[in-house]
Amino acid sequence: MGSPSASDSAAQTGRAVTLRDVAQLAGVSIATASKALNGQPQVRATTREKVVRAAEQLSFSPNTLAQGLITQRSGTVGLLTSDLEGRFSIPILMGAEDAFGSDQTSVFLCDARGDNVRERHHLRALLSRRVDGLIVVGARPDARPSLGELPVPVIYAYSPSDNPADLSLVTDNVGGGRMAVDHLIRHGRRRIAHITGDATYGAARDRATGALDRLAEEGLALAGDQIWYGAWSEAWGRGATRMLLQRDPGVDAIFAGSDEIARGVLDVLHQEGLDVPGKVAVIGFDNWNILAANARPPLSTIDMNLEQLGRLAAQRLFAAIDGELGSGTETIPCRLITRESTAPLD
Amino acid sequence: MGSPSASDSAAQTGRAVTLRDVAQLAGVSIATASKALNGQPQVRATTREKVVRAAEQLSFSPNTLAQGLITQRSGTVGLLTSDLEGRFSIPILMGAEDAFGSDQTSVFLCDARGDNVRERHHLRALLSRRVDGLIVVGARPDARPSLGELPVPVIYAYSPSDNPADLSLVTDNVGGGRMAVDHLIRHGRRRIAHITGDATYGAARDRATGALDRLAEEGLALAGDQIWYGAWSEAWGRGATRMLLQRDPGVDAIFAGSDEIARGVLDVLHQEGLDVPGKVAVIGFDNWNILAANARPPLSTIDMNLEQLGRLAAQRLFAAIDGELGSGTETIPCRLITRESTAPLD
DNA sequence: GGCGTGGCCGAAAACGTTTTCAGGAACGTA
DNA sequence: TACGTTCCTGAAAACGTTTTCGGCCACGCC
Repeated sequence: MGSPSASDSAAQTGRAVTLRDVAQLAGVSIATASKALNGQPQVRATTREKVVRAAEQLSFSPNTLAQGLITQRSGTVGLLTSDLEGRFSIPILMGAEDAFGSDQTSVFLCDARGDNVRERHHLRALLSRRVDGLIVVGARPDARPSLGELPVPVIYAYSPSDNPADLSLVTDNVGGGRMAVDHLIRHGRRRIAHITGDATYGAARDRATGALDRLAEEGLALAGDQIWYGAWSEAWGRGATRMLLQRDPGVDAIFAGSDEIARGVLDVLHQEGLDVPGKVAVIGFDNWNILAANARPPLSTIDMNLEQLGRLAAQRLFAAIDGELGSGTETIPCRLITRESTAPLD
Repeated sequence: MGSPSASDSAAQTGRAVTLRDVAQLAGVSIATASKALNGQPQVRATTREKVVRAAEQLSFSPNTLAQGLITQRSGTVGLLTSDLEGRFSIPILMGAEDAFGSDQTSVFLCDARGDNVRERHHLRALLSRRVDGLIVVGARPDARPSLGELPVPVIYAYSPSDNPADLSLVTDNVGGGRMAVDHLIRHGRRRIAHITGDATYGAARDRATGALDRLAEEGLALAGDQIWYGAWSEAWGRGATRMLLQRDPGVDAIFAGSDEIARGVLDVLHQEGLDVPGKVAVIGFDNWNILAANARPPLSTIDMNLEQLGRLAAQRLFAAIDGELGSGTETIPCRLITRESTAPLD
């Protein structure tokens, strides 16, 4: 073993230990040390052993900045989100973080707070940090402005880009709506109503479209004779349900456009003494656990598989980083979560 | 203006534009270009102008990796969280991101999923990226193992470190409990009960302590003769309320240990036909908007100021990066949010 | 013994910056 | 004219790696 003075000098000065220290301790050149640690073949086994041991002894970890400088690859990606507080960004972000985490990629988190200039600002910073790619996570499933031509690949998640030349990953809201109604029909419900949120949201319209499609296939009319568009809130769920019951007291199932709305629906049904699911079945959307699982009774709902969407975005980005980036919009299917609010009608 | 061939060569090859290109276009040396852009005084005004113009024309942005390599400062910090899904990490994370965002610091997000080896793994990665500092965000307000001696400053947020030599920032749960009960007392309530979550959580015990302290000051006994420890769920809120009403039907206020529990409490009070707040006042904890603001009636609650905690953590980290790192535990006060569930008793 | 051949190793260039330091130009003064 | 001063500029080193390429050595073969 070489002179320990090398290791000591690094440790004593508080200076970070560098490849030079490792090489010195192992008694080889810097070049050889590098090759040994990177598994290059042109280094003798015993030499490699020496170097590895030295590196461990000094608990050496290579300076990624220097590596990135020379390899032209930083091993980082940017996650540009519009609203962190939004409950949709988080699962996507988790999925992405998860997919990267296994690899040697680190994630820069940037929240633009829905502000356009802040977004440009963050974008600039990320580019000057030489990220290898970018995932842009929107706040709602409507198209957002493209970032335009960039030196690195970009994936749009949840909110698609308005430029079809970009690659976007979105949830299948139409399919989700269809899935919810299909589930109700299979459980023997025939008089199905739909209470949902703000009609300016593509999500609301798409889910309604899916629901109506499935009803039409079955030759069923919408209970209550209309789609109840309103707000994404419990209060609207309560209000709409009262109106609905007045117009069509015989309704036997309600598809709510979100779990939040569904909670309001449940509340009024209880007040009116209508048993759920005995008399009326209720299904929500989002699978927002805190609301759905704790409801009385626990709420069946549609899960958008957001975490999977995030993971997929990460994978697509990986593929794009070396290779060509695809384009167009990829749609991720929803998943039915059955709980107690939708038992079969007997 | 110099020959435009420099700019073209960079643009055409797809190579990122570098300081060398800027210097060439401006007709100066790299050194001068650097000084001009960094506002160093020893460069003539007209020269600086030339360089700045060239940089704009090429839309130059300096390679942060190279800068970091030489200045020994990467301009990045790591945010090591234990559970992203946890509703407590997010606001803290937002606050921190916010505080950094203004400056030229970028944030690495790492979620350890509560897994210890994943945490070590992420830590290693962050250090090899030469982050300038670290914020560790816990999942619950009980002490967690210290990361030990590291080459960069570390701030523990929400979960304090078990090593008092580290600097930790936590919420004032005792104060929060006191604040809740104080509010009820000021509104004329005398028979106050406390339903809360898992007693193994320091948060539950601390809030109870604060509540009892304030009651004692007023010479009041706890309604229901006990603290109702249980689970952090709506179901427990419902169950405990039923038992409480049986034991002490005259209760005129309930302090719930979380908004989730409070929702369960409200539910049963409605069932029993007890008016809120006319007959019984209810106050929650967490100010989890989706639950509190949408409750019927909207729920008064205690806000832990988590976003501010995050911002503060970022500021403390900044201070620590150049200068000495403090130690001990700093406590951030809570904030009362009054809504309709706690009107004065008349 | 001369000569390829293959296996290992190290010197040096490169990545894109910042910073130090030497020196040139212009100018005023003796 | 010689000289000190004040400004400004650029050459070069440095940061910590990776990678290319030339060279050394031992070995086997004719």
